[in-house]
Amino acid sequence: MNQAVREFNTMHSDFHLQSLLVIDDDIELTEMLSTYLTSMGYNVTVKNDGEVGLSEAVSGKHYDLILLDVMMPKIDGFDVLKKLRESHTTPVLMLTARGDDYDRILGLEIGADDYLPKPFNHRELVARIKAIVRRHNLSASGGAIEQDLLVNGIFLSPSSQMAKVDDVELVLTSTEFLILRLLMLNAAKRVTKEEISLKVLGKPLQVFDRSIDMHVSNLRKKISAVTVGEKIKTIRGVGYMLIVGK
Amino acid sequence: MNQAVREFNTMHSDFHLQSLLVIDDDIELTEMLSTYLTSMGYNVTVKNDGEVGLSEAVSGKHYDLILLDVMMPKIDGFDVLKKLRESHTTPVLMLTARGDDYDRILGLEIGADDYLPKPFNHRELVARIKAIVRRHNLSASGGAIEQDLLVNGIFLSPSSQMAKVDDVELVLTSTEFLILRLLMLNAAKRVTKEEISLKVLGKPLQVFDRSIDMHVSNLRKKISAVTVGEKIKTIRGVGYMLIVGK
DNA sequence: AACGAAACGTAAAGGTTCTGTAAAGGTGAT
DNA sequence: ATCACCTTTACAGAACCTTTACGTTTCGTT
Repeated sequence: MNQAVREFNTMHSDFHLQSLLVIDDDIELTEMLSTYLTSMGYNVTVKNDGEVGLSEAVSGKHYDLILLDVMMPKIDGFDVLKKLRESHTTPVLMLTARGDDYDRILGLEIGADDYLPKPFNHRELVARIKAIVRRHNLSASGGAIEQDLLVNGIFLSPSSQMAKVDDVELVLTSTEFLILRLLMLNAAKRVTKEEISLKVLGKPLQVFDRSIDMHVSNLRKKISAVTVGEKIKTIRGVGYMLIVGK
Repeated sequence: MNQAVREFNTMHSDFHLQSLLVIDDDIELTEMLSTYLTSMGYNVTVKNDGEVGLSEAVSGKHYDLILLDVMMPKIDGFDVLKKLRESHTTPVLMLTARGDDYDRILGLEIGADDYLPKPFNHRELVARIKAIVRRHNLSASGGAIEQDLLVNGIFLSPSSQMAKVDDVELVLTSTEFLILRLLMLNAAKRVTKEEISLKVLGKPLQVFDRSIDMHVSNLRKKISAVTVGEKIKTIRGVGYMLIVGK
């Protein structure tokens, strides 16, 4: 679950899903991709034609990444990429059935960010998507520096990924750290589970999903091991809230 | 690349305007500085924010000198300087309202070239700018004198490419040395693998790339051969961090 | 007050991803 | 060709996230 890490690194607290544009004439493949990537928490748009895909890509709508097939009728992926690069810097991951190096170099030279030969493993696809988006966000934000937080005896330092309660250091996982950070940023305000899931885990909350509850449970356990008093309050049917001392 | 720029500058510094970058949140002061320094024949760029200033400084544009304010909101001058020194040797003149020695030493240790307490005389400012730029251009090797580092028993001397742990010399490869240096410059802060790859290896991190892990593994092996106790901490899904002793 | 459904707390199990590192492979300098 | 170094490969183990399962709490309804 690198999604969380990426969010943390880029310090973007975007509330929306990442949007992908898939341009490939293979309808069977794109349907499968659409289903799979949607289930992985992406907002997926599919165009089965190079020209249509290109105009969608430059339409003004924002895409975090474009998956672009090389072999398409009428206009091929390289041409789409060239046209796209005249006006946009959206990251592009090229998909192709031809696995030879020539294609690879050609693609990267004209501005593709990565390349994946078909057939590909779904996980590898997602891994590459994450890597590209992370890289892109990093260079865009230039590695912003985030402020330390101090609320109700809880000290949180994003730069060192460290938390202290009453001066005792807590050993937290990245996800626990991010949840605590989100609650602290919204101290004394209700934070919904939907929001936590989107911002921390990077995916929408599933129906019988209990993982947020578990992370909060673990977080509470670690906090209560070093201090007394309730820090995180449950708001039934809604989510959680960080209690601020009075 | 940096070498080339510097050399170019050294050889031709009389042929074009010298470029200064001023990073200070005091708008009144920067406007005045800009006007004055421009009238003195400098090409002046002003950024009123530490982060923006930093990204300008590392943007690839060449600056002969950076005037850097210490007291700024969000990110202070020392942090800007540290970040800058990870990849650039551009001379830096620190400006500060706090005139105490502590600041001075702190600043110079992490690589500032000079220091000027506010309020300062305009002529003195120009005199120091000239002195720094001259000194910098004179140093034939083109190298700014990099400061030695000492963190948690680890001593690192860039000028002699030598590292010692508890006074025992380590034999490090240049990559190991650079990784250790980057971690020491960011002591007690997370350093992502992305950042290590970019700044040390000069290329973006690939998806299944394990070479950073290997370098860190080798580094740890060499360190643990001469001392006890963990020096480099792993931050899962993120990167590494140099532990600073208590 | 009693009941049931829904939401919550959490231990334990399950599964995935990430890391540590030995060993092999590759590269460039001498 | 040799050497030093960097990178890739491979596998085992650790760390982590999610799911499952079951007991408890909350809350609206009767």
